[in-house]
Amino acid sequence: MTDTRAYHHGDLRRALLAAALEAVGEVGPAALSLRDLARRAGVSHAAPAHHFGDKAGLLTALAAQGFDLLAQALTEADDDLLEAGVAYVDFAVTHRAYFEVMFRPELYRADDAELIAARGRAGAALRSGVAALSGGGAPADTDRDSLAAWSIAHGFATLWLAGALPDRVGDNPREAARAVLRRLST
Amino acid sequence: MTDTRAYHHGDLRRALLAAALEAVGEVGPAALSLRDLARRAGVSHAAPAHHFGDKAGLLTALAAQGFDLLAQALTEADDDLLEAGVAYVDFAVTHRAYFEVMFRPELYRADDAELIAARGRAGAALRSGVAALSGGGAPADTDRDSLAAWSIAHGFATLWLAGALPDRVGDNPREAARAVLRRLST
DNA sequence: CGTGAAACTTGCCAGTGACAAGATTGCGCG
DNA sequence: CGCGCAATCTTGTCACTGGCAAGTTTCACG
Repeated sequence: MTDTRAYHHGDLRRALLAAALEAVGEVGPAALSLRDLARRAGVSHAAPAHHFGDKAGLLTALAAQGFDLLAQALTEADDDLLEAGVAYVDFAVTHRAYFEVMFRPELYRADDAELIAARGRAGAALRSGVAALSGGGAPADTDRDSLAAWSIAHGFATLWLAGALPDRVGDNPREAARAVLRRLST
Repeated sequence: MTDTRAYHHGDLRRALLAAALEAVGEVGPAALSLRDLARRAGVSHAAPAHHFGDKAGLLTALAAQGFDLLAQALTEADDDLLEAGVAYVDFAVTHRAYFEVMFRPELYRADDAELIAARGRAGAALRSGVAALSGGGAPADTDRDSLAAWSIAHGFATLWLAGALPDRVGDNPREAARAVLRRLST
């Protein structure tokens, strides 16, 4: 598994990000320990600092990766707004660790160039789905509609992840999300 | 301000919660330091443990307080679903520290009895607003509608707090929320 | 081959949460 | 009135964390 050569790990940056993803899934993004990541990767406790500077740097890289994955997921369901919303919720549940980092900007460098670019790609994918549906409406309407669509999908995803939803919604996030999101497009 | 008598502070529990609220507003719920709270209250570093057990215990108390405040805010706008949604967003922005703790169950004891009761009161206030509006519809519709209303309000609030919304939404959360929430009740 | 930079290590410091044991205080009960 | 006991708070300690500094190993490139 860990093909660790002594010194010059070779792919430490990627290994640390993978370990971080795993650790975030286990203990949440706030309780992440750089020293734990170093142990998982089989390197010394100060090695992560060399690649990411500090904890915020590492989480910045993770968030940027996450936004790119989200953009990709949204693009694939681009033609259908409802399906894009379902894809959004599905992403949050399936890639929970990414999602939890992405929307906790106090944990990373929100002004990082790469992150901003990735976030922009995800936002564009979202907006293009709304624009396709609302057709030739005024831009202001598209703005408001995409905000509403984003809000309801994001809200449902967040509540789902927080375990705040009542039991009766079931255990299938895609299905439950579809029922709720449909309320918007009537 | 801090009317500290030596030993037997008299109101340490309340003082610590107030300090915690302030600290969470400054550094977020995850970076909260019990020792810092103790310093703010003018007591020793181990005093908080006596009242709350550990950090999770303190955040549990804070979350329970928050859910009660939210229930109160929602009840006051009970007759109008749109206004209840606006009140929800307004609560999140105005009582940001509470809100941020309430929906991070990994930081506190989600099985605490007092917390569950408070959360139940908030949920009931939310559902009663939806039921009042949807009139005599089937219960399943009310369920789905309240989920949708909760999702869109919660999503907008969360995105607002995360600073994820584009600049063009302006700086007035109530107004911006109203425009978005209206999309649901057409 | 050899030199300078990149990658990684070791060692350290201040800060944190949790626990244990002791000091102080006030309250109920005789 | 006073005495014992429990609640409250303190002091001391331990393992752990993030970040910094300085040293060591390896690689890339001339």
